[in-house]
Amino acid sequence: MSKKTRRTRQVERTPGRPSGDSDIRDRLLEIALREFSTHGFRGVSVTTIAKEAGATPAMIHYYFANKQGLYEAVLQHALGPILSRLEAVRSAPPEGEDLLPRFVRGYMQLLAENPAVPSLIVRDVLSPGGQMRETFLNGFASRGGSGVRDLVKRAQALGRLRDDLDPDLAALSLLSMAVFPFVGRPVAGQVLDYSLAPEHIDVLAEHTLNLFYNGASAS
Amino acid sequence: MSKKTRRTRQVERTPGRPSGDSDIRDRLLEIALREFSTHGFRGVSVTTIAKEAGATPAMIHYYFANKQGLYEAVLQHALGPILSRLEAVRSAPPEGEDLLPRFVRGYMQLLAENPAVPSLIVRDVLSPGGQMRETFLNGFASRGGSGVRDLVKRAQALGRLRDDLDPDLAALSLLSMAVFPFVGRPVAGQVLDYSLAPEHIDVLAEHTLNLFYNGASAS
DNA sequence: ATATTAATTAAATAGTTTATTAATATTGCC
DNA sequence: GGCAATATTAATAAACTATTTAATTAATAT
Repeated sequence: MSKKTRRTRQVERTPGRPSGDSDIRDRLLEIALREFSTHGFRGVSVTTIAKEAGATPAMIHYYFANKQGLYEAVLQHALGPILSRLEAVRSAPPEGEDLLPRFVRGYMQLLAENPAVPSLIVRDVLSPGGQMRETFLNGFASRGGSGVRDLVKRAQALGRLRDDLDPDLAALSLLSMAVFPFVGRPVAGQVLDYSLAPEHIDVLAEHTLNLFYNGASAS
Repeated sequence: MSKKTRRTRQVERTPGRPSGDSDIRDRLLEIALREFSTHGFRGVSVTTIAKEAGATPAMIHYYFANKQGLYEAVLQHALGPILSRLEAVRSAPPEGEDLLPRFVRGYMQLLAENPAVPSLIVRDVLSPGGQMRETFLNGFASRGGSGVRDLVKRAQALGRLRDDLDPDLAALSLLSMAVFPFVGRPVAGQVLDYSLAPEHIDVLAEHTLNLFYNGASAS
């Protein structure tokens, strides 16, 4: 009933520099990632983010100049490591090997370890007017998406995959199975029982590869 | 450079009841579906919707009382027919038949014919605070999602599907392949070549079923 | 010690946007 | 001709929101 009901961190700090080291900057980044990923850029106010992080809006301008600056910092903070690790997965030893399994495992592992990122991507890439749409498409999707199609073609050339499959459609299906469990979790997780915890993600990855290669038919 | 640059319909109507029949109500519903599905409820203003539909904000209150009323009307208008048709698909003759193919074909056909619906769902179900989250989960996902799992179990009992597959995971994979091409189109469609036009959707549906049942392995 | 720099809050500002309502005008119908 | 239906224009007003300024305290360097 009192006024201070919705407060998450009720530190009641007074003005002035606090003693000891501060982790407000990091907390702001974490909270902002969470909020932006669920409500989108326009859907969250700096006031909300600050309050949630146990700080004041002025801190956001102190550390990031403005809201846009905060957003860009969040992107870099969240996507940077992922992109470089993804690149490492792709530039693997290419000796006549079907690279799809390696790709799927690495990809799903990455998504599992960074649960807010899929939502952030959905928010900002799937909706027109999303900030990082081009950035994303250039630096990520082109490597992830057409990358998968190239890997499919290659596996076909190696005689590992059926030749009658359309590479685009096969890549689409594989990508769907790898990505949708994450972005669709709020709805799918409600009616289907599966875990996306990083320590269990190999179960899903192996299932996916098994299904993709062998199919579900009996006999 | 002039003020009236972004106008879509430049009818320049004058006040007063226009001659002939009016389709403004329908146009408002269509535009609102499009806008809500791409920007979410909070992301669109009634002014925008009205302008886009060639009308004024006051008309929205005339027909729907307020913004929330418009939203609910949109939901009913867009989802109602889908839900009933989906129910019809599910209550099909159950004579010892594997119903999965029928389900997948009907499901993808429905999504293809109503392109705004997947986005609307993504917007309002995937993000916390989405209006129709519970409504949707109760009336739709429970039938669609766990429905698929039940169909998988049944197909296993009939000896059509491998017994070693986890029904939840198999259902998840199938659902992923059926849904993701639609919701992920803005990103996937950029790098992979596939059509979601209703008249081509059977290509994708047959591919999906083929892959699901037979797998992608050569030999 | 003292001055300067860093980190923080409180409070004000100012700007935009937004949903909604009131008043008014034109057409259709009995 | 008059009431009901369908529009527009314009006003309201309320809520928010991003950002800035000033004040306050702690840390650090001199």
